Amino acid sequence: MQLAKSYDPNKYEPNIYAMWETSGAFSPRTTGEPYAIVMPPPNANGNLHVGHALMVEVEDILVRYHRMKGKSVVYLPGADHAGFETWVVYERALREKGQSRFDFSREQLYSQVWNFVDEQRGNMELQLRALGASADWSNLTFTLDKKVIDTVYSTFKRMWDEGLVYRGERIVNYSTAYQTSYADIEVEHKTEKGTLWKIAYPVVDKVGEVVVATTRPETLLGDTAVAVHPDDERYKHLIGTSVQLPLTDREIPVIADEYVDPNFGTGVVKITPAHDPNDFEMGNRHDLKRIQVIGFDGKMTHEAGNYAGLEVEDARKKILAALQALELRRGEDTIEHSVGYDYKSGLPIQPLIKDQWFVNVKPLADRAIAAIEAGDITFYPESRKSAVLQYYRNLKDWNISRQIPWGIPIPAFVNKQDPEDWIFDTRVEDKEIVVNETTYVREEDTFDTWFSSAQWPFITTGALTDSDLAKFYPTSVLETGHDILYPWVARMIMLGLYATDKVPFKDVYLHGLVLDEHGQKMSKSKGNVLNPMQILAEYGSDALRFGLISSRSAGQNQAFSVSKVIAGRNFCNKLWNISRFILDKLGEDYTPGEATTKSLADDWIVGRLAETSRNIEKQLEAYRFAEASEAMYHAIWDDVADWYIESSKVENNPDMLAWVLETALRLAHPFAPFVTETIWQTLPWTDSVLILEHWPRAIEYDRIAAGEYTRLQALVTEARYVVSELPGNKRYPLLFQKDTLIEENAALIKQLARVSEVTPVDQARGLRLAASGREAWLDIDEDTLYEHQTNLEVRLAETRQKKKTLEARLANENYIAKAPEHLVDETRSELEATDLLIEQLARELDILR
RNA sequence: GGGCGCUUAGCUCAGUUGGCUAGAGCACUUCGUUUACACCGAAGGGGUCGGGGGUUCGAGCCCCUCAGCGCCCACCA
Repeated sequence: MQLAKSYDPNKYEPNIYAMWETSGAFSPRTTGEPYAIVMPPPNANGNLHVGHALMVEVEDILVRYHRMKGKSVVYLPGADHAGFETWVVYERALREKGQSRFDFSREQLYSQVWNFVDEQRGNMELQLRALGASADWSNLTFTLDKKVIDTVYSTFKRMWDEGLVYRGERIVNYSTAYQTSYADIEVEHKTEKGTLWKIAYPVVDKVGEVVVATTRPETLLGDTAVAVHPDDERYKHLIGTSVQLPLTDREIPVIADEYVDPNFGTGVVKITPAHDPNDFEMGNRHDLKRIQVIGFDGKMTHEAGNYAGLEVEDARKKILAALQALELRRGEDTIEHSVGYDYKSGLPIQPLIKDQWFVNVKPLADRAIAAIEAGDITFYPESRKSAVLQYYRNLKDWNISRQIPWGIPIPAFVNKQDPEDWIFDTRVEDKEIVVNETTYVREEDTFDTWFSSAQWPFITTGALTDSDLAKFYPTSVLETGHDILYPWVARMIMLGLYATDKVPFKDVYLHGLVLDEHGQKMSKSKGNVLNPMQILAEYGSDALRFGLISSRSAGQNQAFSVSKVIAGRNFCNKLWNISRFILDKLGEDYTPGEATTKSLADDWIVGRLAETSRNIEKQLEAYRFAEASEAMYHAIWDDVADWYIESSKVENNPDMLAWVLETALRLAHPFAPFVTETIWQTLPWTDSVLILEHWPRAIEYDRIAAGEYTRLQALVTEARYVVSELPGNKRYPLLFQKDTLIEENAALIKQLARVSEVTPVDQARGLRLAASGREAWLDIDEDTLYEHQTNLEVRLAETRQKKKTLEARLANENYIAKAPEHLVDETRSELEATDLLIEQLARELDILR
């Protein structure tokens, strides 16, 4: 088959992918050690972004490599219903139609969103295919599949029975924009400047006042106490008395609590148990009333009296004005404090009291800590290990209730007569059920998406069932973005250990963010978002893969670089042309014989490729993708193309050429799957598919011969250098004396060094090729030689400088005594070589003078 | 308040337990159409590794310190 002059990825990629898919290559082998990666499921109805592309490329390199190493490999794809994310998009669409979630029942909303997601589904999966993901599509899991829900329910039931989930009234992080609560981790804290207002509360029955300091004066209406430190001499006499709550007719007690910091503000804190987590707890300690003055809609409630119905911000202004009018304001300070924001709407999070389902995380976190400390999981980069341990140690109970319909319903029902009597039941499609003649009403909340995601590895592998995939749990490595270490990875470890008694994965590899070309975070509002599909269309899937993984280390954010993609595109073309050359040489009818080395170049290239293969193995075992791909790139471009192919033009060994081509394709396949498979399919002598082929195997070679070849390379390089420094564009004869290496490889040298001839002489003349240490000269006429004199002088000076450095090092007694022996030896032999070179260069200059 | 990361060539970045002349891609300069490839070949220029100090025979790498940039965690009103 005649290959086109350059590689056109778009022409081949879709067919190649289809061929892999139909060949069954994505299903695990029945033999071999299991190797599994579970793909972090992309949003089912979204498009992939560059971060997904990086994720897939990294995972697919591992998967393809281990598949070629003969393991039984499965790469399990998934699609995420993306509970809250999708809900936000859907609710926006509803609003645009002038509708609201409250116009529909939970069932209606659920099915509407289902249809909404279904319309867009498949897009994301096509994009994963375009990226070359060698995933087992027959085992794709959607996060709302029955098996997911069943497993989540049984985990929840077990946790309920064991007291690890409980229902409780707590202060939760509430998004008034989306009318749902969040987990702690979904709150975005920002440090900002705020005002600390000082407000006087008159003391009842006595003369005087106490001054409280607050950043949220609007919550004053919900105060049910003021608190001071028990040892604070300034206020000791007031403990147990009452103060008049301004703007209301309520009197509230002055209480003492250790929590109060006497040095902050005025040393007096207003206590609003319904709107602050600390106040809530203090309220519990002192049995205080809770008055909710801010509603779930973000407006002041009827408890706020005259201020009812106002937005929080407006209420604040009016209250401050009213206090001013009453002359109760005692100044204000500017302070830096942390404010929690809704990560979706950007509005402040309201701490509000709500009955929710919580996971008691302490026992789960303790097990995770123990497993990680025991080394059951290795983190890449390593620094995330201590970060995640610290996270577990500070973790508080996890609110898993969400007030959105798009998600897995919480399988719980409450006794119609008794709000304390909750039962577990999975009949969530029924609004009411009757058990033992008692009517129970269902919970309307759904699970936090992360509660089910946390169970993903053992759900997708069916680890708790008799699934064929169960042997793949624990999975080999979990690869994902470092931004979801806490919300996802940390929780998978906890629930994995809980449900299966095993860690869910042995390694965690975290990739950094892909930034734009200038190192800025990509965002829609900045308009700097790169679409991976567009890059792929322009340069090819392999080029994108190369661009994404090169010069990238674990956990580090890095700018996306088109120049790296271009390098990848060029590399694919190089590989293509190497193949074109070799296949043309071999001809259509070629059938391979055993590849044996017949020339120095053969021995050398076999050695180089063996070394490269070992190097790539080593790098990939350590998740050093950039180093691995760089080793592959240079072995193929520099060693195979620039040296071996050039050498083969004078020393033809077809079986060796075929072997080198095959080996290059095998080495490159994990990094450039499409182009390598496309070429493999044109090999006339095999019907196999490269994706299922084995990783390169070493063949015999002569190390001494390989070493001789590197000596020839040195001679060739020097000859090229010298000629390039000379004026004009002429070819010179290369002369040599009593040098069998040159004699036996004259044709090769002539080809590589681009000299006009290689001739033995009795009497040397011209310019000595001194650096390579051979008895070789370039036959350059005297006039040209004189022009070259300056070059020689420069080189001589440089070499003398180097000699000085080496001598100084050897003169240092401590160096001789303490440095490893091989280094000292190397320095000595280097000095000898330098001496020789100086002598030779000096002689050359003498001749010219 | 606690923790983490970054600062290396014009740009974007690698650099493993400290070890020979600090690397890559792109960009740049010169030359080149030769049995595949101009998405190419040959040769080359470009870095006091953020500043200062220390440890060491030896530091981009380890320690201290200063400066700048970025991120994460945290209920001080």
